Amino acid sequence: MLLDPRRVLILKDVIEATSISGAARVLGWTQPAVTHHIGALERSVGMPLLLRRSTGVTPTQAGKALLAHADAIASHLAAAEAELEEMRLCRSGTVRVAAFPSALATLIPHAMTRIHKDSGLHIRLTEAEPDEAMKLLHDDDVDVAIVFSYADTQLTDISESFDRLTIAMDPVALLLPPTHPLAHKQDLHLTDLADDAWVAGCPRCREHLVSMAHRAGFEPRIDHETDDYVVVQSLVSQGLAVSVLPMVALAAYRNEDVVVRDAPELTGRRIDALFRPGADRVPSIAAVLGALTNDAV
Amino acid sequence: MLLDPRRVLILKDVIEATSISGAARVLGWTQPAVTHHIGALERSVGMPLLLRRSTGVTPTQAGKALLAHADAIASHLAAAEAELEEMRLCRSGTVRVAAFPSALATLIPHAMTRIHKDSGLHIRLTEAEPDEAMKLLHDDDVDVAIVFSYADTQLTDISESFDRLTIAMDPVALLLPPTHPLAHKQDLHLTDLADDAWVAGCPRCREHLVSMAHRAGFEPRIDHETDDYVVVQSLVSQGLAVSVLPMVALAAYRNEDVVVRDAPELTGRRIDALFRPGADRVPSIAAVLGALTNDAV
DNA sequence: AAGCAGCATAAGAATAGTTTATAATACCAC
DNA sequence: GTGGTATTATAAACTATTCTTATGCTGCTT
Repeated sequence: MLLDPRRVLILKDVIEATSISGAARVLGWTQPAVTHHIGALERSVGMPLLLRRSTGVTPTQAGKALLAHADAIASHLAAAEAELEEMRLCRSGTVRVAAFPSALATLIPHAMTRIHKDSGLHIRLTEAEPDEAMKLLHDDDVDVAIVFSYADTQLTDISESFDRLTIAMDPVALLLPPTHPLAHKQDLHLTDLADDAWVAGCPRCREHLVSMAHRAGFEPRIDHETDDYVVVQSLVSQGLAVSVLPMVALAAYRNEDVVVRDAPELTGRRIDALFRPGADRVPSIAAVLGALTNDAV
Repeated sequence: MLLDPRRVLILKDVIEATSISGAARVLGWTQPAVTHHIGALERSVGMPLLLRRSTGVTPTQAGKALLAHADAIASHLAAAEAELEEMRLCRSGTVRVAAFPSALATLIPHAMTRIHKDSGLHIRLTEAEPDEAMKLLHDDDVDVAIVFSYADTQLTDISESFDRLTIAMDPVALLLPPTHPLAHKQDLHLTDLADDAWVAGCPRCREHLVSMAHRAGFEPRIDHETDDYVVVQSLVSQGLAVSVLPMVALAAYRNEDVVVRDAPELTGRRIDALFRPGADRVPSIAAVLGALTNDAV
């Protein structure tokens, strides 16, 4: 026996209408169409589900038993439809986002207030550096990974398997101690700091620093290493080193005892939202991506 | 939005197989067929339910939500199939039977032991005289009505709207007190009792008695009236009257102080099982009808 | 007794569904 | 990297299903 669920639902309509032709009217069909479906259903179960009178039909015991299940199925379908409609309109749903710390402190809060204003979406945040964020994305632990990348430093191969939406370009600035002799020099260049001690960030940021220095023509002496942008500024403010930090990190936290300068040799980083291919067609994820891109810092 | 339940179930197969082509293999279809169904389902809900990778698919949040309902629907369908199969094989199910008292005491118990031997059917009995039994049948309070009828006394019109299966012919016998002068007369005729006092049964039985007497050429003097066949025999045994009773009533209870005689003018009654048209195609009802007809007293 | 409302059936038309064939893409092993 | 094998998507043709139209029959109702 193999029940066709559509016919089970038609049976429900028929029993509720107490007649085949009544159900046909409800369904906007002709009577023979419904008769045919009921007949096929009865053939598949091997016994009558309805007793026919010229005044209409009454269900047999089997018909009543099937009706009970039909009711349950109908309400599951209705519930599913309602639930999906809520999701489609972003009145419910959860989007899981992984982001690196300074983005979490700046981009994300702005986007979230926007999202909460015009949707009922629930956002789950996870702090993760780009590599880890991509792993989370790959493992379906997260729907959106906010990552950064430097033009001269490729992201891991894995990033190629995702779709990408660029959220912002994040310029990088020089950090000098206020006591540094060149702190306020006009027309500052990177080479002016070729002999200074440097503090570098995460491996990728360190690589970027080295790469910029090479292009400027020197090998930076990296004495300290930390990916904590508060620590970086603290070290610089104490006069222990110079450094570079992206503006987003500076927007997240700014130590007033640090001098922030620009230099022509500095290249910035790009902040991307990564997502599984096609995920941007999911309304909730699209809403998050939209809120992120309209929200330049 | 209008979810096609079959496609919802296909989605379930796809998610469980973790790929569209895997589901196609399970279903014995080709991959484009399944792709088409999923596409139609997604179009109907207005958002992706699956994210496609070249290694297979993963459900979106909407897909997971729909999957949960699909599971529920699938198990309802499976439960319905199992339940109906039990009913088809008469391993479960209830048949409601109405019958007049003497049938309840004789025909029915025999049929029930037979039914219980080779099925799991549950029988619900209701005692009812023919007219009442037909009303119960009409109101769908009962599935089978066991009624009797005399050739000279039609049943109510309502009986025409039912299907009929004759269970047995039930001859009628004369009852005389042992002390009656004609109790052991050879070649007894109805007219021999034209001057006796009679006790009649139910209205229909009284009518039948009168009708038989008329045909024999006299008007019976009916002094007593009761449809209780124990009471009838008691009155007769005390010598207060003569009477007639069907053999089935005598099989149900036999007062040994009553003489049972035949007479050529006596006509019997027919015992029928009535049921709503088509109901004999319901396995459980067919089983009951079968047990009743194979079970002549 | 006629008219109305119900169900069943047959045959044709319209729609859905399925397959075959093909392409594009990603992953894996050599 | 390069071929082999997995995946999904799409188009086109074919098949099957499903719905309608047309008809007949039955029973109820006026």
